[in-house]
Amino acid sequence: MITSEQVARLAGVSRTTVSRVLNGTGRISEEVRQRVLEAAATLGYEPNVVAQSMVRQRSRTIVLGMFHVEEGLSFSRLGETKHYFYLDVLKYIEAEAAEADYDLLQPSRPQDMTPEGYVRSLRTRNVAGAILLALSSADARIPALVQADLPTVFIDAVGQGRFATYIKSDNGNGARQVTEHLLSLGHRRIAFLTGSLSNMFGMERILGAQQAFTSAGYSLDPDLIRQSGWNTEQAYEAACQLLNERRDFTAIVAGSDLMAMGILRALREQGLCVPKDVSLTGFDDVGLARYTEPGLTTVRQDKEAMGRQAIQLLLRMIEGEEYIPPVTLPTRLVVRQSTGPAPIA
Amino acid sequence: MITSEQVARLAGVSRTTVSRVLNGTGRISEEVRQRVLEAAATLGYEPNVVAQSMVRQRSRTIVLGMFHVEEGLSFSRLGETKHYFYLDVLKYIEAEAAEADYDLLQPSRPQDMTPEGYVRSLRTRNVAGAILLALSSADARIPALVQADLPTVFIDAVGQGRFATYIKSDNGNGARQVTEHLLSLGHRRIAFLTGSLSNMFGMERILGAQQAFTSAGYSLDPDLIRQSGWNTEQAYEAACQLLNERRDFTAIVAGSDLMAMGILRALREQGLCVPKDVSLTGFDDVGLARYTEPGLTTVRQDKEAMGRQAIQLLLRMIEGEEYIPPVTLPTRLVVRQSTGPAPIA
DNA sequence: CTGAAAGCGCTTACAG
DNA sequence: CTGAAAGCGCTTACAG
Repeated sequence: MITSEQVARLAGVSRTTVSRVLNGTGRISEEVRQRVLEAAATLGYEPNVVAQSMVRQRSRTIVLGMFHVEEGLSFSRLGETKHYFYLDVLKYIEAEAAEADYDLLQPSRPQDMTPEGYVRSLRTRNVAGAILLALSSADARIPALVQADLPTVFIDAVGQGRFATYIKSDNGNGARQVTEHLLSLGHRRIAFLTGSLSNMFGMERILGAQQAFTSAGYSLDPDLIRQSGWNTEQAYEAACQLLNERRDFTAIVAGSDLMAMGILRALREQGLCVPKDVSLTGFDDVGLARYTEPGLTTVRQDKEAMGRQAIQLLLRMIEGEEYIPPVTLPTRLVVRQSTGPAPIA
Repeated sequence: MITSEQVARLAGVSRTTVSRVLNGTGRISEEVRQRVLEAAATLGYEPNVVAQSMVRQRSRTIVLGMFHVEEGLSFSRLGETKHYFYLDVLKYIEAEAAEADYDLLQPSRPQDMTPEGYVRSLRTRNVAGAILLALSSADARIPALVQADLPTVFIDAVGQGRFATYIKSDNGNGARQVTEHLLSLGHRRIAFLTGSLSNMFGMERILGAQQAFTSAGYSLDPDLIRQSGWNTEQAYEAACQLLNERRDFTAIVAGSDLMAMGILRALREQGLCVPKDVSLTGFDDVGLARYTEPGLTTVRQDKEAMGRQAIQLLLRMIEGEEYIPPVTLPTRLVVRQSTGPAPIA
């Protein structure tokens, strides 16, 4: 490995000068500057990132924390289709981090690690900040990170403090939009299959739907609200069960597009036609939503804004800004073919 | 931040001893060992990973290189459904790396970076090794990494050397299986919509199909082989175009499940019924394959083996093993409802 | 069994 | 404008 020592020797200057030239700090005579740059280029020198991290007590690294790991071994069982939406968000996180010249790190996390241990382990890695994706509200890392002075941005989880903020879609409004759409089509008995109510977005969506009902002067049958988990398979099973129990609803609002795909299959298996017999809606507007048969009416989340702004918020905190307010992104109703007029009773 | 200095002071020993106790190196009297452990626990001490990386000249970090970044800004346009398969693989990479106590790193990569610069940038990060996912055969990082003495495992790309090997599915055999399945159902004119032939797996699959044809005494019409890109949308468009040009085929072999979903839509829009009019097959067996209507006949890739063994191969190289031969994973034909007897001409 | 000292490759006061 | 020296937090010969 080429070191600054070698560059210094070739250029006939001190390591101090090499460092200054490469970092653009301090005044350097143009002639020396050129000599150093030339020497560095000749040797193919690149500063050792680890050494920089050591001396600066901070690296250009952002931790990416996800749902994956926390679930232990259970994830090897299911298709984990629930993560498809976040794959898109992740893409923009990566792009934005790359443009800001930050590495992304997924730290290994021993099973027995406490929330405090988690924060500590990030400290020992000298990371600049962390992005946490879609944690359950019960995740103990949230309060630990909010307490710590490590800049943190939560996506789809609430955590706010001096060095912590969050970004999410306007889930309540999205659910309201889609529910109003169904109400306007004449649907009154609508089933809600959500992944869970322990994620922020799960709860918000139900509340938004409820609000639409209330505003319209109707009420929502609590027995038509079901929590199944966010996977396609789980939604499929929950829909089968619901259909076995009762059939007095004319529409189903799924917690996500991927869940809707499982529900669609359950409806088909029961000989029910979408949207003639039952209308169906999704949430997210993943790329596949238009490829279902029929195309899925859904609520579009702005994945690009979510990913990019998460990084931008984090960078502002890294640069010292405190108490940044949370960001809520607007959603948009996308009407396709899976919703239609309620069948006449 | 708590340092080993503070632990040493509290335990009344030297930093050397603290280091030895925590790393389990050298002989230590039981009494001292206990004192150190206790002091470390009291202070909540955790060794600074960066300092360790600095002095050991190697960190417990594995680089994860993907297709994403190399594509510049183009990816913001499309749904990038093509990556869904690798999301599953990634999950197992993460799990296996976590179990081996390695961090995963996605380094930021400036646009203008040369392949040598890429390898150099990994060096300056003191990473232990790298996993590269599904690169195009033309990716210049492949030869650069094969040359370098940095342990590297390629997934779905060929790169082999002293410190480089690869793992992939038996794509040729998978394509052969699915083609034979169609031939046995009486199909003779089969269209092949592949993402591209510049990835190893794209080419292998076509060759496998060709082999099935030849073994059965038939031949494959080259004009029925189309390259569209791996996204659902691209496959949809290619299928539309193909259907406009000719309709003399009775089956379509898609390059992936996600491509098949786009093709399915194109067929439906033309009023063609699957499998009555046209049989359709996918590749990968992603979780969603069973949720299409009809369920998709496909070739299952062992995503868990792919992800886990990639890490295991890498760890062997990190531990010094050289010239590890590549691994080919068996595939399995999964017959669902999207394939049926060829219609009588 | 234990510790003082050197060193990993940088950056940054401090001095000139 | 430039450099010698200290220091970031560890580990590891070396010596005892």
